[in-house]
Amino acid sequence: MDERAFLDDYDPTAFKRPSLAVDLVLMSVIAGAPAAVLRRRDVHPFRDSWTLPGAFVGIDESLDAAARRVLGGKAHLDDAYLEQLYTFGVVDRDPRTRIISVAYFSLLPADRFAAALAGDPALTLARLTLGEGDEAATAHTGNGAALPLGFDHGAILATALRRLRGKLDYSGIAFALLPERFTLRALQEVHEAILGTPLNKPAFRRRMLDRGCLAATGEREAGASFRPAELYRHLPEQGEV
Amino acid sequence: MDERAFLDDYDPTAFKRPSLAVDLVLMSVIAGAPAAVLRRRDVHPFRDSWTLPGAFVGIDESLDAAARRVLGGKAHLDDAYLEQLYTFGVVDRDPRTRIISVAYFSLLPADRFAAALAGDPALTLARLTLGEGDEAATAHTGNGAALPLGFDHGAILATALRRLRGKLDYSGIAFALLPERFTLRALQEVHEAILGTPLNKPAFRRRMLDRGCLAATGEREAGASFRPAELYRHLPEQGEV
DNA sequence: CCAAAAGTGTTGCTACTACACCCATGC
DNA sequence: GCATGGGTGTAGTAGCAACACTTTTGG
Repeated sequence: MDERAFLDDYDPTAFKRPSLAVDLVLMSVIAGAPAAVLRRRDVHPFRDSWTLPGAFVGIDESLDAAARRVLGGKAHLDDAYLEQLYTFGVVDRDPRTRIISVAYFSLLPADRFAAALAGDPALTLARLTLGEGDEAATAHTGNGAALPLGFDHGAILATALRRLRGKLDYSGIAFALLPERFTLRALQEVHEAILGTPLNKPAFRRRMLDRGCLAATGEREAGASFRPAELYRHLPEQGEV
Repeated sequence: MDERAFLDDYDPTAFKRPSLAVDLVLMSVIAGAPAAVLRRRDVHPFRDSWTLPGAFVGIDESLDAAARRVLGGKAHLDDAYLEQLYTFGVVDRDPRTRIISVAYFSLLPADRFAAALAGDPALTLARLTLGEGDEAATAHTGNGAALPLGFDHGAILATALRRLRGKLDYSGIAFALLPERFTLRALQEVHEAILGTPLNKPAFRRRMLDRGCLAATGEREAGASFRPAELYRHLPEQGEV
């Protein structure tokens, strides 16, 4: 009865089905700390708490497409890095009804969605913190005020932060948080913000350059008060996604 | 309209909802190769193809509980390693109706479910192969005959194999494929089967012992024709899951 | 004693870190 | 020229891979 064969005898209308949603963790790095886009709820439950942008999955829409739709709703962010994160399916995670949520996470440089945020006062880019063994992340405004999180979205944010940290040094994921041309210092600041620790400058430079995934452009940083740094590009190269 | 706020205005009965299932990749290592439990379908579609064990998610059942239920249906395997793998949600992945599947993957020593397999002729433990850039894994019997895979289960198996390989050397996942006490040679054979490459014996020994996650038991392997090897136990230790 | 496998010593390589230093630019 | 940050040289260290070697057991 429990097996896949069971699916064939199953009448799809016979039993109650859970609802299926996608939630989007749209992350960035701002002021040396990881951050994510949150929306302030104006209705119960969790009224005045902050939650991830999300949507129900259409009957003729793939999960990836639903996540892109949520992302696209924010602005013209079609080229953003996007990957599936985890599926949250505890029974009482939503007090209204049974909703399973497939969480996606997306990365963009902070300036790419500044306009979208400014256009909607219910949206904010919240700083995130996550302790070593913590179940859930916490969110704060730029001046340190705590932002209460609704549903299990603190746990979703924790999963996203851990994934980001875990993939940081083998996956080129950091480049999704930078403009097309960037200095090595900017790249190092992104790494430091995500890991939460300072890194040794020369060691970091060498490690990155020896990897072979960077190309010098010959151009220089503009507007520097002192010696301008060289701008690099990211080379996707061998078998990367 | 696309946002989380939308969820509140949403009438759960107004639109068609996808069905939600879990599929289980129950993996093991047998005869030096990775393997997974498959079931032969006796109905259309994909009649006589092989698919992963699965079940629909109950309305009052968490995803993890549904996966445990599928696992438990096989035998008394309640203590098996189990983790969520990925959620597959392409629109036409099932030709009958829209079904989203949350895939789980589980690990057990092969001898632990020999009895369960023998009790059901539609179940088999299939050898798996997966090329470097392949979209899908392929399944074979012990004597090399190909087993056709139904639905997108080849892609699910590919994801499971890659996850297994990726987590192998930092996560103690290999110990879930061994009995409680095991020799270093047995551990090495598990690693070699998963990676598909031979490993240097002394290097492997040292690497494992230096990690500090093994404890010598003082006991010796029984029934060896030559010098019996020492039996080790796995120490879960610092912050492992 | 011999075959076979367990287990160890030694070497060298590679990746990475740390520290010190030199270089280039704007004021 | 001098402050500031960009960029480089030179070790030293940890982890790991390869090879040769010794040890232990059953027959």
